[in-house]
Amino acid sequence: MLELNQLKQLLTFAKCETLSKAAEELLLSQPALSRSMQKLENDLNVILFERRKNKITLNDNGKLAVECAEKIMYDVQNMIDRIRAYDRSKHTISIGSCAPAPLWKITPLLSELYPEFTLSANLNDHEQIINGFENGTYSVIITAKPIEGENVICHKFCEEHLMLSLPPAHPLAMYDKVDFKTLDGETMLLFSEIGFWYNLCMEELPNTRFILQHTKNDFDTLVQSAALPSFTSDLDDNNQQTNRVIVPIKDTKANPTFYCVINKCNREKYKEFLDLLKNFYIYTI
Amino acid sequence: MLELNQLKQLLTFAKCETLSKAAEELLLSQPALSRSMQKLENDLNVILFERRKNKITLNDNGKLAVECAEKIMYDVQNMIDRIRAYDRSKHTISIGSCAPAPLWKITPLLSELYPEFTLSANLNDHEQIINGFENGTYSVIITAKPIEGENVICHKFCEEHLMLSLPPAHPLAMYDKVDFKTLDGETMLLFSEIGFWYNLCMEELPNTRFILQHTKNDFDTLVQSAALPSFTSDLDDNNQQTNRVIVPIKDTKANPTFYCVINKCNREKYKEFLDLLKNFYIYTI
DNA sequence: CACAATTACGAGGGTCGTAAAAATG
DNA sequence: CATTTTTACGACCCTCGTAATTGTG
Repeated sequence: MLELNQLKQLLTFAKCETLSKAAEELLLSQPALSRSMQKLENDLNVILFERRKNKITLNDNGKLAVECAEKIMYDVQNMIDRIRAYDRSKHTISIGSCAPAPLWKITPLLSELYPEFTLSANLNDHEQIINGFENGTYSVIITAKPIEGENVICHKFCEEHLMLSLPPAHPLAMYDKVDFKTLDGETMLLFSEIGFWYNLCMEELPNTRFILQHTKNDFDTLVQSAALPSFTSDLDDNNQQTNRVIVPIKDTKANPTFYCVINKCNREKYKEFLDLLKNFYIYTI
Repeated sequence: MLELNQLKQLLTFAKCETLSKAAEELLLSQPALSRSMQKLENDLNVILFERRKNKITLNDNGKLAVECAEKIMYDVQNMIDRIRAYDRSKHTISIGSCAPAPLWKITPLLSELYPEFTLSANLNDHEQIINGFENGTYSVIITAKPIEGENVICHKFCEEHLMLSLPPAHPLAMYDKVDFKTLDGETMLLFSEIGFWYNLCMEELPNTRFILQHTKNDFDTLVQSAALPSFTSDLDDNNQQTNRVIVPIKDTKANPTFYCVINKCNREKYKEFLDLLKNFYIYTI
């Protein structure tokens, strides 16, 4: 009977062009591969190779077989991926969030309520998060705007208040509050993994030079040691650093309310979580 | 590694619903199948079955896997068929003809010229023959009309003259010639495997009752022993039967010229045959 | 003479079948 | 108690690797 192994070997041969090279790539002795390809021809009842004394090449049949085999191996891999993803989807809760702070709150909640599930969290901008929710990548999302729709359940989750973190000597440190317009033009330290905040910064502070930092630890260390402004928020546990002055930002956009969104068809699955959400927003204020 | 064998076994199990029945159908012991399905789960790294003490059923993953496996097995069979058909097409000359008589001439010619090829001949009506030529089913066709086209080579091949074969006592036996109109209304013996002649008979002789015969031998025997008119032609080797009067049919449609048509891209392949065709028509008159 | 493919042959791993165990209706 | 699945165990087949052969550039 024809087997996938043989098709894989055929494809490797097609790529490598000689049996010996293919055998090496397949971690197989060359005679073994030679025999296997003979068996393939036997199974198909079709000659696939043109054999000369010390050279073997694909004939027209073989070339067609390679074409077909490529498609099949691709489909098989697809099947495997699909099944695994489907299985995984039943053991994991995929959370998509447009900001990091709500994740710090929601992750412990869900892992306590559903200890048998694996949590998988992703940060991204608004559009990507909503896309992921609609195509099923995320079963729970956190957005900065309420989501309407027949099939969704949308709860207020929490608020976040963006603040400037400044070295005491900085001119802005004397203000009670600032707005983006006043702030624009500085050189700032910015942590890059912040979901929708990133695009917001780029839009609201077009003249600011951001020094990006991709790891949170490095970012926190730099904030401590560099005399540069950076952002923090009331939800950030690191916002009470020494030697920094904290100044709230006035703009509405800097003080978002986050919403937790779940598909109605998951209502039963997330029953306990939804019960908790009803009181959560009030509770955390 | 995942193998097709396992997918086939999975599909059989899905159909039979118990391992024992599936094992029986697969000509395999039931423990072997049980192990094989365990290995499949291992290869996929996904649980496919819900196991109770004396019952095993597909879970959701398993159902999805069955769906995918069906598609894959179908594609694989398709690949095999395609490759075999392609191989076969290079070792066979497929002839389509709208009438049997030209086949009796062309078949020996081709098999002598191309002894390394297998001949495969089909009779059908005009439309089907031309369809088959265009979609590549036939590489050589015989038609009753010349075929025009940039990509085709069309040669006159031979003529055929349809005749009535009558018992001597039949009223029409005294005629030198007859036409369809005169003939219509009789009861006739008709051999059914005659390509375009069949439709022609139905159109030209709407009031004739045909007694159809599907095997040539039986037909010839019946013609000998029954006092019924039938058709024969100058190309039919059996047309000189005893106790029958032969009367030509006048109508143009009863005296067709047959054409042999080949695709220009096969010009090289059929070089020898084409050379022969140039003189063939004149030669056979 | 290096390299490529095939053939021959013995070793080892994987799959098979039988037998036994466990559980169910 | 018949039926179903799983586990245990020994047998066997198939594929593997090594070695040898043949042929080419």
